[in-house]
Amino acid sequence: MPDIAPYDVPREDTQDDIRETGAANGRGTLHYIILGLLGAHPMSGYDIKRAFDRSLATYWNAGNSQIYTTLKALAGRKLVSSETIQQEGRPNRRVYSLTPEGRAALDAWLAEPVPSRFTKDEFLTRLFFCGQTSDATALRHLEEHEDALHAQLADMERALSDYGDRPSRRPRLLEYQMLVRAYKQALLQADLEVTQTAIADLKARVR
Amino acid sequence: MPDIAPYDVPREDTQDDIRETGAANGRGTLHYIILGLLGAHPMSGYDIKRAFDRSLATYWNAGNSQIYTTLKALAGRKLVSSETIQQEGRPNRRVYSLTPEGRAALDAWLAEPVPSRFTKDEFLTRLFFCGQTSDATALRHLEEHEDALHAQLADMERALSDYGDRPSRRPRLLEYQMLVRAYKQALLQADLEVTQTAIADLKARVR
DNA sequence: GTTTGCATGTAAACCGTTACATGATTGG
DNA sequence: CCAATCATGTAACGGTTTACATGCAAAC
Repeated sequence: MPDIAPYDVPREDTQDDIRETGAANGRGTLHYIILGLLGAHPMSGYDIKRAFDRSLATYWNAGNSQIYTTLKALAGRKLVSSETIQQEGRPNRRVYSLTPEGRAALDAWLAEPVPSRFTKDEFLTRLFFCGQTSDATALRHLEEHEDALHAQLADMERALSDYGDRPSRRPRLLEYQMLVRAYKQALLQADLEVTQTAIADLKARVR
Repeated sequence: MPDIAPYDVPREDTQDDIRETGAANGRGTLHYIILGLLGAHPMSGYDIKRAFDRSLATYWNAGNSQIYTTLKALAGRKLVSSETIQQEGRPNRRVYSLTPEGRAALDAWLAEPVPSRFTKDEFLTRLFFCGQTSDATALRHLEEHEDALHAQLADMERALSDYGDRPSRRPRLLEYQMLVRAYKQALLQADLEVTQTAIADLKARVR
């Protein structure tokens, strides 16, 4: 059996009984993403949502409901602190900052290896079963996928010029964001090529 | 804002008030995967788990707990029926088959477009924040990713020869499974190349 | 005067994951 | 004798997603 998905399987005892104190025990990616965002500078829940939509949405996203509850949970664990900022003519902001403990938790997360769980792919899953429908339907799925990829690539292009190289203190932060963006763009491009090949093959086979 | 993740956003009223009778209303991919597997031939929960581990695990997976409860739910909705098969010297099997309603639900699912939700990518998410740690740490993440990709590619190679071209009635079923496999393999290959480029770039930059 | 932007949340449903539970048979 | 294979489940927890709720100000 492939070593990808250790579901249900009674895990053969791993030799890390070292068990961290409670911060870096495994799940809770969103917690760390928020710590990571606050690691750049203090932010409100609203700012965090904007950060998701502007720059993170391609890799991960979260709704307001999740963001606000997670911020409270983090505050409860003293990983972040907050202060209310009075405003005039618009709602007050509750601005969160990393505490030293929060910074430590973030550092630990950044250092630890990425857990390799399999990735869900709805498109390939659908295609997997297309032997039970017509080739025309399968072709439609492929073409819709192609369209979606074009749209995503266009979106990336736009985001790159919008947001591209503004000057910035802490340039390392930007650098890695750009690296990830370039990485994702290359993956989308490759996906597009594979899709187009598959479309051509299917068309040839059908004819 | 990108049109990827319609979280929380009060959805601008879509013009499909046609609302299916209850079968194809949106979520529940696992339900349809199971219908899809049963569409090939009747199977027990155990068989389904094996099908996941053998051929689907790269795109989707599920634990026994989820499989058995989902089978019951599908039976409750009359999309599948079951009969118990007595066996000697080993536990009895409860074998499920698609009902006509189940087939219809499956057909509807196969025809409908794949909902485009964003995909979570734990690796890129981690990398996104690596500006807050050392280049050495980022490099380690990239190299671990490279290793994981090598392992997955090797796994695919193995599965291809194991399972490669056995003869089969219903060859279309196999054909699409092979298409998906080839597709995934090409994506992994592309990912590998992008990773290796990124590693080389980082090393050059650091030196 | 309607939409967008700012700003913060609660409740409930749904899905995924881990852990637990049982028990016979076959092969090394 | 131990591990793996066959076979079916339950319970609990945690994370994700949808829907609901409110309200002021500025811009079109």
